[in-house]
Amino acid sequence: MYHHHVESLLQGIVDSRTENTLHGALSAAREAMGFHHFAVSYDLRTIEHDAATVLLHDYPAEWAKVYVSFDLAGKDPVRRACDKTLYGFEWGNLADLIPMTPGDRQMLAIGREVGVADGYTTPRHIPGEGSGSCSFVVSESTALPRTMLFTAEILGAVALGAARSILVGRQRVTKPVISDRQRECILWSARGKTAGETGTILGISEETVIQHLKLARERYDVHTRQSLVLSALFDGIIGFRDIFRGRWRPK
Amino acid sequence: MYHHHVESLLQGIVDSRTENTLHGALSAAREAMGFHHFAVSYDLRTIEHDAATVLLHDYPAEWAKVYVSFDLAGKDPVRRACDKTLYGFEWGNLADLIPMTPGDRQMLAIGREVGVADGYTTPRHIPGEGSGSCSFVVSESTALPRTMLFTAEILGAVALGAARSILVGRQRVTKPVISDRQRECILWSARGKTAGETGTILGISEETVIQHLKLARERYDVHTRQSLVLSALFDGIIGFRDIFRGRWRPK
DNA sequence: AGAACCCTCCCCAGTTCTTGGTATGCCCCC
DNA sequence: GGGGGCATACCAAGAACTGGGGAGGGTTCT
Repeated sequence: MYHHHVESLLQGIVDSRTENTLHGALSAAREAMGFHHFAVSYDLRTIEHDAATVLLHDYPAEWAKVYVSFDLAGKDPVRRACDKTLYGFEWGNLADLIPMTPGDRQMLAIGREVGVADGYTTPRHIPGEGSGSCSFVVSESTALPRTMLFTAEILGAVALGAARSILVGRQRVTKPVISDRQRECILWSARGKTAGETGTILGISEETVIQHLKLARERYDVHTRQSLVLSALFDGIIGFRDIFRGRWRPK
Repeated sequence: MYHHHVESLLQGIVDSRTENTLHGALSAAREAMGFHHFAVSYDLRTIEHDAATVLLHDYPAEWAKVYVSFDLAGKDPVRRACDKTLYGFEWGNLADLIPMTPGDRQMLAIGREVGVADGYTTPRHIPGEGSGSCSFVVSESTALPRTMLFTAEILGAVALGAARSILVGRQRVTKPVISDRQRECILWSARGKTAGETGTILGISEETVIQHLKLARERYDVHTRQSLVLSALFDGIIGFRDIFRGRWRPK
C-alpha cells in the first residue's frame, strides 16, 4: 500500500458530506486495507436519544441485529474499552484494557461465528461534546492485517471527524468578541474563584473584575456566571485544559 | 522514512516507563521526522490535590519560561483548540477551530521569534479521566514536514499513552456519583436558571433544588456553581447538547 | 480630532448563592 | 431491623453576584 494510495482513501473520507458517501468511502478503505467489515459511530452527548448519533457499518445483517441488543444492554466490551484508551486497540487485547465478563466473551464468540472475528477499533472523545469509535474487522480464519493498523488509526480518526461534521453541521456562527482581560476573568471564574479573589490574582480591583464579567455577560446575552463560562467554553474562548490545571482540581 | 524506522521509534516510546526515557524517545522521534522540538503533556483529573500532570518538552529555555506565564493565564490557543478536534491539527489552521484574540496572536508571534514557529498538535481525551496533547514543532524558516504528519499523529498518540501510564501508575481516579435529580438541577443551572426557577420547572421547592446542588458540590468538592457545572460537563454527566437545547445558542 | 474600543475604578439596590444546620419518608441491602 | 443513600422541605446568616448608574485614561483607526 503506497502513500499516495492512503492519501486518496483519506481524501475520499474527508470529502464525504453525507452518510452515503462516507459509507462508500469507508467501504473502499477497508477493502484496500484488507479488512472485511467496518463500523463507525459518533454520538453527541444528549439526554434524549434523538437523531444525535451517526452509525455506519457493513456488518452481516444477522450480526447487526444481535449486536444492537448487546449494545443497548451496555454489554459491548469494545465500546467499554473505548473509554479506557487514548488510541486504537486490537480486540485480542481487550482483556488488558477492561475486565472481561463471561457475557463479554460470549458476545465475542457469537461475533466470530457470523464473520466478525477480530478487529481494530479506534476511539475518540471531545469533552462536553460526544464520543465515537471506528472499527475495522476481519472474519474468522483471517489474521488482522497488522501492517495496516497505523493506516486504520488514521483513516478511522478522519472518518470520525467526517461523521462528526455530518452530525454537527458546519455552520459557523458569528461569535462575540471577548477581550483578553475579559477572558482571564472568565477563566478564573471557571476555576471557581470569586470576583475578589480574581482581582487579587490579576492585580486589579474586585470592581474591575465585576465590570469585565458584566460586559462579557452582555456580549453573550446571558445573565449568570455559569452560562457565561459555558458559552466561553463552547466557543473555544477557554478550554477544559486551561480550567482543570494541575494542582487545584476538584475531587 | 521507512516503515521499520517508524516501528523502532514507536517501540522506543511504548517501552518508556519513566519521564526520562520517554523524553529521550521523543527527542529521537522528532529528530527523525524533521521537527525541531516536541512537547507532550497529560493532565489527570484526580481526587487528590497533588499535581497530576506530566509535561515533557525540549523547547528553548527562553520559550519555556515565557510559555508558562502564558499558559498559566490560559492564553494558549493551541491548548484550547485541543478541545475542538478529534485528531491533530496544524497551527496554521488554528483560526478554523477557535476564535483568535490579539493575545493569542501575540503569543504565537513571540513563539516564532524564539524558534517555536509552526507545529502539529494531536489531542486526546478520556472522559472522566483526563486530557493531553502532543506537539511537534519547527523553527522559523522551516516548513512543516507534511509527509510526516500521519507519523506524528501516531507517535504523538502513543507518547500520550506512555505519559498516561506513567501518571496513572501513581494516582487514583474516581468519578463522583451524581444522582439523577442532582443532574437535573445541574443541567438547569447550566442553562442559566436560578434555584427558584429550577424548582418551578421541576415541580419541587427552591430549597430542595438548593439542597441537590449543595450535595453535588460536595461530591465534587467545589464551592461554586460554575465549577460544579464544568465538572459535570467534563465528566460527561451533562453535555453541551443538553444545555444548548432549542432556544439559545451562543451568539 | 472625534469615534470606538478597552482597561481601570467606584457606588448602590436587590437578588441569589453558599454553608451550616434539621427533618421526614422512601427505598434497598446486609 | 438498622444503616445508607436519595428526595423532599425548611431556616438563617453572611458572602457573592447582577444590573443600573458614572468616570478617567489609554489605544487605534478614520
